[in-house]
Amino acid sequence: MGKQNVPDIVVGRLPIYLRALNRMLQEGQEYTSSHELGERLGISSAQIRKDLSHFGEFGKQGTGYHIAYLRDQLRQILHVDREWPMAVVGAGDLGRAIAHYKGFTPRGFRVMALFDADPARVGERIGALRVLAMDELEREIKRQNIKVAMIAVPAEAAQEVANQLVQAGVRAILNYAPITLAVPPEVHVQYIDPVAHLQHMTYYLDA
Amino acid sequence: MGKQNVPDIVVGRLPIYLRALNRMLQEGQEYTSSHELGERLGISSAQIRKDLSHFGEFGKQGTGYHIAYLRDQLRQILHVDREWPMAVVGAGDLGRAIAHYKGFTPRGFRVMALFDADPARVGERIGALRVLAMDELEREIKRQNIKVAMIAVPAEAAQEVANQLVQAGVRAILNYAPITLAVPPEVHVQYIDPVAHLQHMTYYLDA
DNA sequence: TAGATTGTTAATCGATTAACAATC
DNA sequence: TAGATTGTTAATCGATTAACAATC
Repeated sequence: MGKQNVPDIVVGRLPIYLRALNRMLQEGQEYTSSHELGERLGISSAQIRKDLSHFGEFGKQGTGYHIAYLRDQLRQILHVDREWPMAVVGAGDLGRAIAHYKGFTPRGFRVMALFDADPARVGERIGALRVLAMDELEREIKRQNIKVAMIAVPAEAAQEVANQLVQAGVRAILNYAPITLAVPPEVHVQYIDPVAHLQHMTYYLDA
Repeated sequence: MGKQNVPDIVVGRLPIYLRALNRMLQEGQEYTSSHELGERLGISSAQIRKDLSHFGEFGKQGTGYHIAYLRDQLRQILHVDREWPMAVVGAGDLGRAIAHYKGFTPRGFRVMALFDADPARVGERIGALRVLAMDELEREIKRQNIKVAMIAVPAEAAQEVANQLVQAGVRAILNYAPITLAVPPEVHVQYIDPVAHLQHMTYYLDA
């Protein structure tokens, strides 16, 4: 098996599986099946088995999957069997919420640097971090060898921030600004636009 | 034409198109083409034309699309040619950031109610809103005829909150808690899990 | 053993792309 | 008119599902 040529859409489902497995573990469960997992996630059992088969054989006929084992395998596959230091750009309401969020560390990430363009915010303490100025971004990101960043600035500023992050060596960007970013092909970008999700749903609501 | 049987994946791209068109308008542009739009979004021009063709004919051969016109059409199609009142459950860091966010109203939404289970938070003023208790949820949502809600509570509480929202008549839920919700088929749910996006990207980063 | 469930193959289904006549 | 670009059809591509032998 191995990882070559796994469809991106399959990779995107692995974190969902991982999330569900962790939850099952919390609930004290030891084994699960593709059927049960699928039921829980609204995904067909065939799809789950097919997805996992890209990476190896993790189950046993008759008994299904040992949850803790499969969880560990998925962590390795997704490279979250470690802790990725992250940078956050933008110390407004969203940036603050991100900096305070307790949910990153249990899942492989930790905010290690926080930047803002507003001099009034620079130096401010947010959680365990101090807000740094934008002209410290490249040095600090290189110093900590940060490869993952989140953008939480207004849409107008996002592209320029992305440029600086890429320049500093960041390879994965989670962008909260409602704008599509242009980045070199070796840099990964994912988008979070709550309003886009809302609009997707209102399409189906009665006019 | 018409809206019957449009693939959900197509509907999901319309907000992205709408977002880009608004941006182009802001930049003072009057016309665009499927080619230009696709370039900007990293989508093929054929796909954009095909997507739009599900809903009607909005362009002109030779000149492309009048941006303001197409924007208005997409707004109508997505039902965001109005303002949807929204409820937010959870007044922690994330709920606060949501309540403060200025980006909803220009795109068809407005937070009109904010709830929290913690008595210490009830009554607190956040932006223009006052935090309400959970036992006021159903009455308030019905009173304001709210159909759209966002969940910003810990994973453990999310399913129960979803149940209450559904009970109150909510038809669309944007869930920030990292857990898959079980809801009746007539209720729409979208998920925002930043960590899942991050894990999706670290898969591609060097081990 | 009998029952359950995997991993995988083949069939189906659906989405994307290429190509082009129509036409502004 | 010549050039550009649409909307649509047909071809291609890829993802999902059904089915089942293998086996715990």
